[in-house]
Amino acid sequence: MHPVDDRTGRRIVPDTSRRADRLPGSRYGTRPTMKDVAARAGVGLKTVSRVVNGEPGVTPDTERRVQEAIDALGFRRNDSARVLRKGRTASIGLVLEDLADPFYGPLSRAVEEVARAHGALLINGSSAEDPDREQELALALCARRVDGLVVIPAGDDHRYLEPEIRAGVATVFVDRPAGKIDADVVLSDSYGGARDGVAHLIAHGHRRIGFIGDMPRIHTAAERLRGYRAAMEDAGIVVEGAWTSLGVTDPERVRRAAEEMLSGPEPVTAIFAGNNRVTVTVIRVLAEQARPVALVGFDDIELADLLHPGLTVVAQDSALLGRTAAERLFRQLDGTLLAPERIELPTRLITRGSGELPPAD
Amino acid sequence: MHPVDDRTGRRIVPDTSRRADRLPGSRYGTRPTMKDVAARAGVGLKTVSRVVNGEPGVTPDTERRVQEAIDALGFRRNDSARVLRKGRTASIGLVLEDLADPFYGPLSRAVEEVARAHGALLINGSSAEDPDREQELALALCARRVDGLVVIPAGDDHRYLEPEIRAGVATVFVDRPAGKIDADVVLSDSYGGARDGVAHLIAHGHRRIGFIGDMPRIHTAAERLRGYRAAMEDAGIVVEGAWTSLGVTDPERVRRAAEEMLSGPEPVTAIFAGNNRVTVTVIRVLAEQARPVALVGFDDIELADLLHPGLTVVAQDSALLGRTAAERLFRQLDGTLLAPERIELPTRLITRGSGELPPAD
DNA sequence: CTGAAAGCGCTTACAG
DNA sequence: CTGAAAGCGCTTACAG
Repeated sequence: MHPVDDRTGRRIVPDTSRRADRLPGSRYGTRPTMKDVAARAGVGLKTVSRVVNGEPGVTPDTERRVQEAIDALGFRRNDSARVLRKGRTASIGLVLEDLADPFYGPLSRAVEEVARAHGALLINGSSAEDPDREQELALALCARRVDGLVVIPAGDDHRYLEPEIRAGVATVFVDRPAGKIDADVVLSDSYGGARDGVAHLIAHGHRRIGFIGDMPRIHTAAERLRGYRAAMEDAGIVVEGAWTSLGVTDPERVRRAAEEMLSGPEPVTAIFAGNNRVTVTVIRVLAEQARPVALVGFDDIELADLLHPGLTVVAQDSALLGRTAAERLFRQLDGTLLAPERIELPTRLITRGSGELPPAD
Repeated sequence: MHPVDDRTGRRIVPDTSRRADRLPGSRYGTRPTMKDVAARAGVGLKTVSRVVNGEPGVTPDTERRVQEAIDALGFRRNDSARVLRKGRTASIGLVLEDLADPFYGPLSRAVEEVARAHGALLINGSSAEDPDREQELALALCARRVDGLVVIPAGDDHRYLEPEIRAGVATVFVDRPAGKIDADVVLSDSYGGARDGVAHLIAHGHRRIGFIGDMPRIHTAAERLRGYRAAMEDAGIVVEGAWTSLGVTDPERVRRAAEEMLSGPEPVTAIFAGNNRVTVTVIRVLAEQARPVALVGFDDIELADLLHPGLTVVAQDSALLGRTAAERLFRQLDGTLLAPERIELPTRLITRGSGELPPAD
């Protein structure tokens, strides 16, 4: 048995071999370059370049000699240098809120697949919902000369990107619109989705319906609140102040908001949850309630069908959002796009039980 | 109201402004360089470099003139060129299986945070569990001259990375060990976790226990099966062939495997699910069964506590895996590490009900 | 305090 | 079919 670190519980298995054969010093200094390959093969630099890039005009014999030198030296073309000369980096950037959020995983993967189909790599970073960090990340990606940028905005002012866009960086915003600049944007229909979801609750007899959403400065949160208000107004219901709560989506805040709505002489009989994080906490709160409370959540959630009752949601397709945005980005890079557009993807109401509960009173 | 595309349901809102002010042609040709800034400010190239990089030895007046030129031209340093000269790219690569898998989201985010703390960007890509694609991706990242590579192996032969590692690319493997090369690896204790989970089922009276896992060539799947067998053997139970099933983790295959184990004259009374994807499908199958069947799953799952019964799991900390690996990577880059190590992180059994159900017979 | 020259590792445009 | 020269946009090493 190997020793276990008391503090971390890790088991450490030291390896007997050494790392001594790893070359020290500069990362590059130790790597063979085309020049080295050329010298060893006894040919010119350009001939090596031809072989490496599979260009025509090299005799089989020369090619063989070059290839042998490549293999012997363990040469791998430095794409960084290539990129500097060629102009395009064949990489795109994705700035999102948090890679650990299940909403962004499929989105990021979809962007990656489109990039891959176009031979590009994806660099991504999380803004953590911090506008300064979003800007810092986006500009760092521009400094690396990504060909394009997919941005899920944390901030509401993207004028800092204007010089980059003018310089040719393709840019598409997803999930939320760009602020104060004119750019392509791909959104889900937050307003319509929320309106449908709340109308569904109203159709099942509810009138005192609560809304818990993200911070009001976030576009989707504002739009979903607007959808909620529209549905209520359509039904002739006057929304009371105590029924709506917007703010950060950490469990403590959401729990407090939900518990407040559910207390007092006239508690809400249903809740509309503004996104997946809100929904998860509200489910926990409702599980503790004596009487059943109806719930519709924005965003679908894994295992939603296995809850009791099943969770009714307004689903958006995050992978489709990502794919649509990335395809649009590459069309910008192809030069086939002219005017910035706003593309809105429809949402889908999925009924599973929680949204069809009647009012408890 | 705007027109709606019949096929996709998208609402298209054409923008009235034009993209005509976007400069055409090469990505780089249009961007100002230090040379342009120097010309405009009437100084030498090196002075611009000093100002851009905040180096000392520039009079306030000169600095102001340079800064004005920078702002006027919208100059942003080309880090691609900088990197070529400096040697380090300040970027690391992460090759994982699927960014859309909830297990890898937190892992990737954790790697990103460590990279950020070291001033590095993260390029990541999904291998889709395809060894060829893993290799292609890893080598593409090396060609971009990432300083280091965190790899979640899809294949079992990583000798293709030997020249890169020799050339100085820091490399850490996570979740599964490297194949046929000697390298740092950070793992969860799959064997111990599975053994604990199965022992837990045995302690609750089960003897006919099924195991459904991923493809046997995947290290974690093999280790968890080994843990299952060890627990069974410890209890003196002879495992029947029909009780174990390894293969792809798509819902169809897992469903068939589960249903087979649960049919016949002597069905299993409990199932150990080899990972989160297996668990999700098994939960669905069990929900359809007439009699209760106990379940313990490897990997925790969101909302596991809200299922009926709550889901008992062997949890691993995917964020910690990522953080540990990334920290090790940067220690390699600091030059403070000598011998490759294998670090094993402990798992944790979380009991919530499903694993404590008694045998139905 | 300031800047001209050389070079990072490739590709481009050209000549032989 | 092959290769020498120039250049991508920076930094390094050096001189003034």
